[in-house]
Amino acid sequence: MTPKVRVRFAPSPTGEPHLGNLRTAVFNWLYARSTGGDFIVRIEDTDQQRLVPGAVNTILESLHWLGLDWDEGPDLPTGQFGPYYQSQRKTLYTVIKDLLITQGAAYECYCSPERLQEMRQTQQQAKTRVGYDGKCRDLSIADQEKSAATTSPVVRFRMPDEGTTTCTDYIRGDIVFDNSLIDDFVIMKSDGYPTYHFASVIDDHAMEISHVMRADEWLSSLPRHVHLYQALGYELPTFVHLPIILGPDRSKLSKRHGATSILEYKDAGFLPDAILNFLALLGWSLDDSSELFSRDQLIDSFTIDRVGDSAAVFDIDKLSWMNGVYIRDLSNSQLATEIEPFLDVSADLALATPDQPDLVDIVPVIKERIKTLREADEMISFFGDHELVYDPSLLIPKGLDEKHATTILDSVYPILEKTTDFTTATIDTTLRAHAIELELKPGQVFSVLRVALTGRTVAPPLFETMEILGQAQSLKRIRQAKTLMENRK
RNA sequence: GCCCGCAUCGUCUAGUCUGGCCUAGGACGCCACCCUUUCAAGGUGGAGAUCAGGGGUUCAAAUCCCCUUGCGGGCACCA
Repeated sequence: MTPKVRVRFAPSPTGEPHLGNLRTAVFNWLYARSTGGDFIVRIEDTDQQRLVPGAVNTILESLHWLGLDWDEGPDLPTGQFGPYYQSQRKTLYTVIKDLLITQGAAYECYCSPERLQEMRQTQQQAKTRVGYDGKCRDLSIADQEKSAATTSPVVRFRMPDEGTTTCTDYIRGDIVFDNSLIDDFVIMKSDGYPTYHFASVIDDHAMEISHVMRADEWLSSLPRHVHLYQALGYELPTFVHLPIILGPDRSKLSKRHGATSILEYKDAGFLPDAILNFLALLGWSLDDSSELFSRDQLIDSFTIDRVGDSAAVFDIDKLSWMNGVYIRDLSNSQLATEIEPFLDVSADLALATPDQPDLVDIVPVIKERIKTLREADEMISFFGDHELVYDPSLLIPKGLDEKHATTILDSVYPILEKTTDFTTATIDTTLRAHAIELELKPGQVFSVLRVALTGRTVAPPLFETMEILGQAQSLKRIRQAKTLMENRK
């Protein structure tokens, strides 16, 4: 019987998780959900210096927003595998560290940071291997006691000096590392906290993680981990090193590339389902043509076998397109609900008076015109019951003059006033007929009215807009347009 | 500098493991046309990749092997 799939997302609370971090979470989550396994969130807070207050909440909030749920994690009842903060598991690490020291697999090192720095510098200049030189490897008990009186040591893992280590990665296959090139790395810092290498190996084993899926940048420390597993007598999990996500300049995604925190994308008006879909496609594909996947389809079709092996550049244009697809896929009421938090310029719309248009009625005319929720606000601001501010010269379309514009506004007014059935279809036929009477192209008449009704030359369809605005408001705006024309100059 | 990884249209990718169906497919973006009251959306078509370069192996290579180059990552008492 194959052991249950248990995967984990193990961020360190040092800031807001970015797209790359979340993509790792997505793959882990997808794998857990598609195999009926467990998805675990573990907080790697062993670096006391870099802790950022509130980061854990931001991480959890990001996961939650993306719709990734976890079976075990810092905010859930601990159970047999907890706690899920590494800072709360210090005793475990300490006990195991002592064990390794007793076995001779690890040793205390009293070298000062200054000495280490110097050592590295010298090595760099001499162009030799850079790494710990093993000074404290075989200190006598007497020497240790002497040093212990003045400094608290770190603990280093004793790496073999020769031979090779063959590591197996699910995606890349076997990779051979030369042991002599890997130094005795620190597993316990002088403040009593473990390093990543040590804590993650212990926890992955203790939490019965079956697949360690993490970013590519960990690949080079894999041999250290393998040796740790061996020294500890642990069975190796399956390692899956995921290709990383690059910025447009092909360097590792970072703040320099603008928005990186997933929550910034939320604020920019992206839908979580769109982001999830997009993130899944960064490094994974099903076949040569599928790219729109619902959450369930993603879960159904995800396999590690189809994860790619090269880094991917994050393309905001494609994300925007995909977000547009998801927006158009929403029902009117769903879209209205999604848009509402983004309305501020046209706050007067939200506080609509009874005869003001309802957001749900407006939504269909902007649905296929927005790529993000945030764009909606600007696009619908003219629906509010306020006087439109615009340059009256916009009322004069290309090829026509001021007289035409005035004629159009003057003649259309009584016609619309008389219209009893103020709906899109009726307005359409009425105005078309009127254009013929005026011996003008319908488009010319419409563009004058478009500006009068919306204050802009680019807007949602005219007749729908008029119907939503209502007869009274539409007439009022034509009157305002006439006034503006008169006061021109 | 050393080590590891990666390498198909500008970008995401299919195809690589199991050579021939690939005169390399799809998508985003771009261009044109159609639809059309503007803008979108939609439809149709197009430009865009000598499969990083060079050597092999083979009847046949994007696919297998070697080298080179480029890019990325690592070489912390950071994760």
